[in-house]
Amino acid sequence: MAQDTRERLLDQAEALFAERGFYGVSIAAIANELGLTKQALLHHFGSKEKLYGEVLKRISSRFMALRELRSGADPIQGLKVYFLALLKKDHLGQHATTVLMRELLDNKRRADTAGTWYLKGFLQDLIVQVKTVPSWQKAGDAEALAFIYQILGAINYFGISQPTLTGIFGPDFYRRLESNYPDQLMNLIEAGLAAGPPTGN
Amino acid sequence: MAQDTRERLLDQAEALFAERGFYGVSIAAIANELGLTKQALLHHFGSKEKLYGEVLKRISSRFMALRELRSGADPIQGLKVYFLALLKKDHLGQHATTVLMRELLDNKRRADTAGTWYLKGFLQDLIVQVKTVPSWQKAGDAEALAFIYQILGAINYFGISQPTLTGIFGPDFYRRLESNYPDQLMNLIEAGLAAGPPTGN
DNA sequence: GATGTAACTTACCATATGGTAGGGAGTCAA
DNA sequence: TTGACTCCCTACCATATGGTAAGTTACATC
Repeated sequence: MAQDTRERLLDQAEALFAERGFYGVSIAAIANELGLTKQALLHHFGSKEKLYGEVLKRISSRFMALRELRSGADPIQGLKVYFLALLKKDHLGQHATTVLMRELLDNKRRADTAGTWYLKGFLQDLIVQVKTVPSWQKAGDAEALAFIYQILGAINYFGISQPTLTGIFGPDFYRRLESNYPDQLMNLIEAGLAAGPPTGN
Repeated sequence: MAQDTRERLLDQAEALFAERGFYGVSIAAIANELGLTKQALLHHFGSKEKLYGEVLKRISSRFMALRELRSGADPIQGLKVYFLALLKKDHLGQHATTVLMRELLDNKRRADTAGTWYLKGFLQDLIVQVKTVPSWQKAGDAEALAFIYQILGAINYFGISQPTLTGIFGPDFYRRLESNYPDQLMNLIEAGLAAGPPTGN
């Protein structure tokens, strides 16, 4: 199936871009992983940049789909479930957050050419959501985003550190850390949401 | 001066590695920036990997030097000053945290060859420091590190997002965000340190 | 059976890359 | 003056890279 190959190429590209970054992967490496030549890949995507764009678009839409996790629940509980899903990478795949983090690092240069802000809808949506929490209703967008960014940072920075932390402290210690990280993160979110924006103190 | 050239090469390498990542920069590009050929660079450092290692070593020692910021002050105040310095990149240079974040992303592969854990002393030191805070004295190392990682994440994730956030929300909004981020971060640190480890609740 | 099209392939190419070999200019000590 | 050493250069090389050109195969449609 053509669609199948395309999808498998995107999967493979996503994994390798996460692992090595845009410049660290050749399109030949991606295609070879599936027993294809790089020209098969170029046939489907035209160029490496376009392939990368498709990978980002797919990830972005998965992120947007995560919104449904919050529907119905009260704002605080909704946000907790949502952030927990980000931490656990539910419905996102193992590599999505890593690719996005690399994109944050790289897009300064690529911004002019790529131009699309894949995180835009995601962040705007979160701002709205935080401001539905009673204690945050008077907050400005900047205060809300600062809070969101603290949480996202706590989630994603930890998410990329597994190899390093395991290397430094050993696998046993890392397992302990990993098992108590969600709880401590939930505490952080709860405390931050309860406290409201800084000017409100 | 030889030492001078070496140092300037390291500066330039640090900036370019931060901007484009290890695979995104050629040694020729680094050397050309100073009007030298890549062979001059190879003369001083032997190989690209070794140059990269020296860059990391230099950054690591700058991080360790930051410890002196805390000396004398009480534990909580000391940690606040310390984390604030990380956020503002005092004494670290603009690119240090970015290079380290890229290293977190890349070292899974390079770990076998490079083998050195540049963050080790830094993190161990922070664990000790957090555990000198009264409410954290009974905490395990994993709980302390989880807390530290939340703060480091909040700092460093924000630190790499300036281009993206400016692109999405515009420069004015970003300036507002940047100006209130330190305060909100201090609130986060204070609250977390006051609350103590999760089991202590 | 002819035509078209999607999904690949092999051939090929210009360019960039990290690294080796060897030379030249300057400095410094004996 | 000679020898050794540092610093940096030109020349060169094998390899990898993204991309173009031109088939080939299979399959669907008329």
